[in-house]
Amino acid sequence: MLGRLRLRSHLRLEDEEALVALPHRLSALDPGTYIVREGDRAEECCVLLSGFVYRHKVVADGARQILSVHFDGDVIDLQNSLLRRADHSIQALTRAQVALVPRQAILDLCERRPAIAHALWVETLVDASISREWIANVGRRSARQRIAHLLCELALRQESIGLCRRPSCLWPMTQEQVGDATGLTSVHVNRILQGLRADRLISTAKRTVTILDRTDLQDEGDFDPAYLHLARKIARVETKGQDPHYGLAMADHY
Amino acid sequence: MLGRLRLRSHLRLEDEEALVALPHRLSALDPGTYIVREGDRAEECCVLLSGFVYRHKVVADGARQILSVHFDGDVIDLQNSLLRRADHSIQALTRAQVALVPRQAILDLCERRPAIAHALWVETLVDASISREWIANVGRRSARQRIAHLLCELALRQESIGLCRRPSCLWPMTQEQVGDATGLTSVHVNRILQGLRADRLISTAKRTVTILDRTDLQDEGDFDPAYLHLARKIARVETKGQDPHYGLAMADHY
DNA sequence: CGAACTTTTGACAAGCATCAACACGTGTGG
DNA sequence: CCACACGTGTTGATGCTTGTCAAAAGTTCG
Repeated sequence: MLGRLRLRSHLRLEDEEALVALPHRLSALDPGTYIVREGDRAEECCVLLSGFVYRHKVVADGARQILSVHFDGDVIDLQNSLLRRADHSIQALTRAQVALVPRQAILDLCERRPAIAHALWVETLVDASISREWIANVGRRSARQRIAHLLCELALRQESIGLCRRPSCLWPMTQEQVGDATGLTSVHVNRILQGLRADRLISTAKRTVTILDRTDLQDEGDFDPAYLHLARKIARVETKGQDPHYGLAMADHY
Repeated sequence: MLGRLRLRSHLRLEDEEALVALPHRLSALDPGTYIVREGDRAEECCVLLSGFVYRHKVVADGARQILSVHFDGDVIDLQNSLLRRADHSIQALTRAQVALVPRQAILDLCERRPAIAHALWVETLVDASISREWIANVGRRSARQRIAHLLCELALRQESIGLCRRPSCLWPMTQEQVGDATGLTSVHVNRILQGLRADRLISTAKRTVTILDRTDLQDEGDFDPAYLHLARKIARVETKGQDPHYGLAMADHY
C-alpha cells in the first residue's frame, strides 16, 4: 500500500522495504478538510493513498489560486515538511485517505539511503516542473487553452498511474475550482466548457470527463507532455495516439 | 568562489570543501545567450557566479513566459540535470559568469554526502515555493499587484545575499521582460510603472529601482516574504521595517 | 553619429469579470 | 417518501482591465 507511492526511479528491494517499514498513521478525510494550512509547522509528511487533493494560496482580496491537483500515490508535502513552515495550504477535494509519516523518520531514511533521497528529490523536481508549466498556463494562455491544458494534464497523469482508462478520466472539480486553478471566474469557465462540448472535444458526466479527441484537445490547449517527465514509453505512445494499458513508469533520469 | 553558492543549510567544513573541490569549468556569457534550451539533455549543472539569468517557456502563439529570475550564487539547473530533459530554457539577462559542473560529479557527491544532497534539495524546494507564488501572482493578482510583487521579491532576495543595499536594488530587465514575467504586455507594464512612480512608491534609474516606501509597496503587491523561506532573522527585520546589513542566512529548516 | 533597442503615447478593441437571477440536482431531515 | 435547502451549473446584460496596433521620442552602444 505504502509501497505504491509511485516510485518513478529504480529502487532496490531493500530501499522499497525501508519505505514500507516507515512508521505512519492512516487518516480518512472528508472533502474540504485541510491537511496543511499556510503558515503551519508541519511535523508529518503526508502521502496520498486515495482520493483527490489540491494545494492553494489566498491573495489579498480573498481570491484563491489553486497551485496543483494531486491523486493516488502523490507525496503531497515534502515541501512543507523539509522547509518546515508551510507556504501554502493543502485541502481535500474529494473524500481521501492519507498516510502521515513523521518528518524526522523521512529525514533519517534519506540520510541512510541516498537512493531514496534521490527518488524523493526527483518527485519534488517533477512537481516543480509542473508548477512552471502552470505559470506559463495562467500567464500566457487564453481561457480556452488553460482549461484544455488542465484537462490534458489531469488525464495523462491519471493514465500514467493507471487510475483511469483512455477516453475518460476522473474530474471531481467544480467549475469554481477549475476557475481557481486557471485564474478565471467560474462563470467564464462555464462558458468555455460549453464551447469545448459544442466543438465535440469533450463531454462531461458527473465527476468525469471524456476526451472525445485527444489530439485536438492537446492542440487546443498547447499541451506538450514533456514537462511531466513521464517515461519515454508513454511519451512515445502519446504522440502516436495509440491506446494501450499504462503502467507505473517514469524514467529518463537516474 | 564556488563555495559562495549560498548554502542556506548548515554544512560541515568537510562538506564545503567537497563542494569547492568539484570539477568545473568557467564560462562568461553575453546578454541573451542561452544556457539551456527546452528539450536539451543537460550534461552539466550550472552555478551562477555573477550576473542575472532567467528561465522561460514559449507557448503556442509565440508568447514568452518568464518563470523565474536568478542572480549571484543561484544553482540554476539542478532541475534539468537531474531530470535530464530540460522542460524550459535558461537565458542570460545580463553579462554573466557561470561555473559548469558535470552532472555525474554532483550525483556522486550527493550519494557520498547526504548533507549536501539535503542542502541542494532544500534549494530546489525554495525554488519550487517561489514558482508557486508566481502562479498565484500571475493567476490572481492585478497588473499593479503583480509588478509590485515582483519588485519586492527581487529586492528582498538581493538584500538577503548582500547584493544591494536597502532602498535600491538592481533591475536589469526591460519592460518587455517584466511583462513576460508577469503575464502582461510591455505597453501595460509601462503604464503601471508610471503609476507606481506617480504614487511615489518607486523611482527608476538605469538598470536600478529605488523603493521609496517599502511597506506601501509590499501592501500594494500583496507581498508576504514567507514563501522565500529566509531566516527568521531577516523575516523579523522585514516586519519591523528596520534597515540593517543583511548577511547570508537561511534557517528554519534542518 | 547612426542603427537598433527601449520607452512612451494615443485610439480602439477584446477578453474576461461582475452582478444578478434562475434552473438543476443532490442529499437531508421531517 | 416528499419537501426543502444548499451547492452547483447556466444565462444575460454590462463594464472594466488589459491587449493590440502604430508611431514618435528617448537611449544605448559600437
